[in-house]
Amino acid sequence: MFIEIEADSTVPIYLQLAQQVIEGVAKGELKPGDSLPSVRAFAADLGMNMHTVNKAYHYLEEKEFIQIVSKKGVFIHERSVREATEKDTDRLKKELRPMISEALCLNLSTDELQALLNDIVRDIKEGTR
Amino acid sequence: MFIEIEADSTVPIYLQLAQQVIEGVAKGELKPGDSLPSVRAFAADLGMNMHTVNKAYHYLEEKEFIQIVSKKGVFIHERSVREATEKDTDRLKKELRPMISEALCLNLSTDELQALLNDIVRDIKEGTR
DNA sequence: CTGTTGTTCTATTCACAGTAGAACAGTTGT
DNA sequence: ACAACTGTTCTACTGTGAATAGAACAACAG
Repeated sequence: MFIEIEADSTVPIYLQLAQQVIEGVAKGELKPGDSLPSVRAFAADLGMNMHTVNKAYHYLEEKEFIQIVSKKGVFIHERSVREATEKDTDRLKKELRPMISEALCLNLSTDELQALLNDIVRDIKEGTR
Repeated sequence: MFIEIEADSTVPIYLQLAQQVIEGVAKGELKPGDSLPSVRAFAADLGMNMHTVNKAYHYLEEKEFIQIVSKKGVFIHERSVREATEKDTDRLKKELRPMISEALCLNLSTDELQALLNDIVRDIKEGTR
């Protein structure tokens, strides 16, 4: 699990961490049942505070990507990869909408948008950064 | 120009406002040269502070969607709809990546992703909310 | 018993969001 | 010339979230 944090990003570092764990799940690098480092170990490894890692973990738990077992450890959720509900897709649509609007202003055709999308999927699965 | 602000959203209201102006450009409702309300009039109309509208305007100006002419007014930028540069697409890719990761965890195929994308484009152009 | 686990508590610093009111310097219409 | 309006700038305040810090607790594993 390779994590890269951009300190100067507008995205909070706890969110960056969570997003990269999700990406690890998406590319199959992290499988259900796998354990994640303890909040203290991960924090020391990444050079950040214990509470920041804890915040990322609870964010991931709320999204059902991991399972936090008190006093034992943190594990990838059994249903980390699951079927999308209508609520899931609605939320995705809402979050994607502003970016798609911008893309349309940039004169991107639906074909070009789909190509862009395929590029991203490839980047994620191949681990390109 | 119909604007809807969600007060309880995690998205700052100045950003919500800016995003909906961009959407207006995307759907062709706002065309280059069109004028936008004054910061005071818009603020009164939306029930928010003048400075908040001003913040949204400057955000849009930085992104080259509008042009602020001091002491005169605010207008849709001549190049509000323009060709995407590589920098533009790279930024888009970076912003889309976390959401695509989540989509992959939800077992969405690339076909389903493209369908989702087409849905959003349709919603924007038809004005569905 | 020792070390590690996640949890909880208080505390502080910093930045951003949002509101508020006032004043300024140009522009526009009458 | 005057009044109304434009975006700009300034100070000021409140509230919230991000991030760090240190300490203590209870449960588990060796």
